[in-house]
Amino acid sequence: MVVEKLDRRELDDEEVDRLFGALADATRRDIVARVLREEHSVSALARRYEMSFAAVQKHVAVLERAALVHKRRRGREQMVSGDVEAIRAAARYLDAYEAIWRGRVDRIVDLLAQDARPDDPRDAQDEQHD
Amino acid sequence: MVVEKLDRRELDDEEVDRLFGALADATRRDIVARVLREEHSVSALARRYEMSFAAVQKHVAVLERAALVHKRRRGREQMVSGDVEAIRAAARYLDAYEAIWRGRVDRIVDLLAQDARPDDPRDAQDEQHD
DNA sequence: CTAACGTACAACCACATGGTTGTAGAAAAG
DNA sequence: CTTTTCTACAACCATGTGGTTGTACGTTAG
Repeated sequence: MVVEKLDRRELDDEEVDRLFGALADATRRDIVARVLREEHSVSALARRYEMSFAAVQKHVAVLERAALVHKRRRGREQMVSGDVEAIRAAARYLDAYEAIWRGRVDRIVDLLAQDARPDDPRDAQDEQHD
Repeated sequence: MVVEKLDRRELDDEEVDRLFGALADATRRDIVARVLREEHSVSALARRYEMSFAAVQKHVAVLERAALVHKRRRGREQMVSGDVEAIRAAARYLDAYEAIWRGRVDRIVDLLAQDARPDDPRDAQDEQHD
């Protein structure tokens, strides 16, 4: 089992703003989908959209500030790859809302503060009474 | 198991823009959390934030356009309640990215088009041009 | 009825966003 | 070396966003 480094610090408001804000654009979502598959240089990405290189560069910068992607130098290129951890952080946020909806109000803080991965011995006991 | 009405039409780009865009603001996320618990009038919500009634009203309108909340008249009040389906639609989107990351590229369309439940015959509608 | 409340909406402002073009530098190719 | 490629960034523009105040209108309370 691959136990990746799970830092699990939860995000503050501004980070969540940047995260969801970055996802609120179709071009950026498409870029995320691409670089989650494999890394691409910024110019390779730019070639695939009908906008200027600078515009794509800005989109990548927005994604980078949201921690959805990161860049790595390779010679004169800047290779962009997706970071699934940010995706998961957003997903945990949505899970927390789902939990609120289900009435599990008293568990919200836990859900936000801890992870929901299956190998966590913490979520074995699940109580959803009201 | 409660089998709710599962319409499961997937969202187009603009709807996803509005959805994530609406979530990219701390006040709006707080409103969502509140009205997922129980419905509140707009003025009751407005009383809880240090901004004008009109500002809160606008936030609610943004959430409404994103289908994250809906309003219902009760006398002279407008009762706002949260809609968990929009939350789930966003969560499915993130799940799709997670799936891409895991290399399950060929499963993306299914994940986007159907729910976690296996009994929906609906399909099609993808979001990215490759 | 009048007064108070809850809502809707328009006008306005400051600032962020998404796009453009242009300039400049660093690394690879010739 | 020179040229080309890839990147970075500044300046600019149009539009959107998040806030304000003010006005108007329907509904409930006295």
